[in-house]
Amino acid sequence: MSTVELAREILRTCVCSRTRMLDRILTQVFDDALRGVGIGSTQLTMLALVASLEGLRAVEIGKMLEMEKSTVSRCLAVLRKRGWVQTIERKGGGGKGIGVTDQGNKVLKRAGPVWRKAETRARDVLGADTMESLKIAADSFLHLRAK
Amino acid sequence: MSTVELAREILRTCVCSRTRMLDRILTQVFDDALRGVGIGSTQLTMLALVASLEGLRAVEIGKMLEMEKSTVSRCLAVLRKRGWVQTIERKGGGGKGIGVTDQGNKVLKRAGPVWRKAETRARDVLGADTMESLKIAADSFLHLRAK
DNA sequence: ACTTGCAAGTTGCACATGCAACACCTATTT
DNA sequence: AAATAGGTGTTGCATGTGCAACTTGCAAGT
Repeated sequence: MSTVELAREILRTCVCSRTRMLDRILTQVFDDALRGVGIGSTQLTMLALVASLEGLRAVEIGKMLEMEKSTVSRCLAVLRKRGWVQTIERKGGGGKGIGVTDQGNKVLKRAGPVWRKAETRARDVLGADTMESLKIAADSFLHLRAK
Repeated sequence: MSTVELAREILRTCVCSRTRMLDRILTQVFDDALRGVGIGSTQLTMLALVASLEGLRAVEIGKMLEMEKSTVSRCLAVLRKRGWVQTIERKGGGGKGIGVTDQGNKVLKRAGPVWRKAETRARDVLGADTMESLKIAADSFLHLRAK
C-alpha cells in the first residue's frame, strides 16, 4: 500500500481525528455563546460538576471527567482565580474538597439560558442526525463505564 | 430551578462536554499507541492530510480539519521542526504549499499498523456501540458539510 | 507603476491537555 | 516513634487550541 493510500485511509476512518473535529466545532459554538457570560465551555463543565457535588476532591473530578489530575489542578486554579470555587474543609480522609462560591453560583445561573441556546445552535450547525448519534455515543459510553 | 438542578442538567445533557470527554479518552488511546513511533494523534492527522494532497496551503488544511489558521500554523511548525513536512513551490495557482518529506513518509509508514491497532483498542475501550455511533456522527456531519 | 485592499500567515496572550517528576500527607508496618 | 508505602496535589515542559492584532504578499483598479 502506498503512503498516499495509507494517508487517505487514516483521514477517512480515524475515529480520533474525527471526534476531535466535532469537538472543535462544538467548542466553537459553546465558547462563542458563552463569551458574553465570561466563561469557557470547559470551565462551565467543571463549575457545574463542583456545584452539583459539594466537597469533591480534585482526583474525583478527574475520574468523572476523564481528565488527568494535573489538568484538573490547573483548571481549578483558573476557576479559583476567577473567584468561582474555593477550597473547603473535608471531614474524614486525605485531600482537600472543592466548593462553589456565591460568585460561582451567580455565573452558573447566568450561563444556564445561554448554554441552552448553545445546545440548540449546535443542533443547527451539526445537523440533527449528527447530534443524535453523538448523544447516543456519549450515553452508551457512560452506561458502559458505570458497570 | 436551583443552581444544583441546573448544574446536574448541564452535566447530564451537554453535548460539548460529553464529546470532549470522548475526545480525551480517544486521544489517550491513540497517543499511547503512537508513543513508540514518536508522533502524536493530532500530528498524524495533519501529516496524513499533507501526504494525501501534496501542496496544500495552510488555510486549506484549516478548512478541512475545522481548525483555526493560527493553530494550523503552529502545528505545521512542529511538523517542520521534526522534519516531516516542508514548504514547496506551487505551480499554477501561485503561493506556497506544504509537502511531505521522505522522513515524513517513513514516519507515516511506521505509524500505519500502530494506528490500526489503536482503532481496535478504541473499540475495546469505548465499546462497539459508542464507536459505531461516533462514526455515524462523523459521517453524517461530513456529508452535511459537503453540501 | 502606484496604491489600496484583501487574503494568508505569524505572533502575543490565555487556557486546555498530558507526562514525568516532585512535594505532601496519611496510614500502615516494624 | 520512625520508616515506608501509597494516594493526592503541584510544577516544568511540550503541544493543542482560539482570538486579536499584526505582517506580508498578491492582485485588482486607477
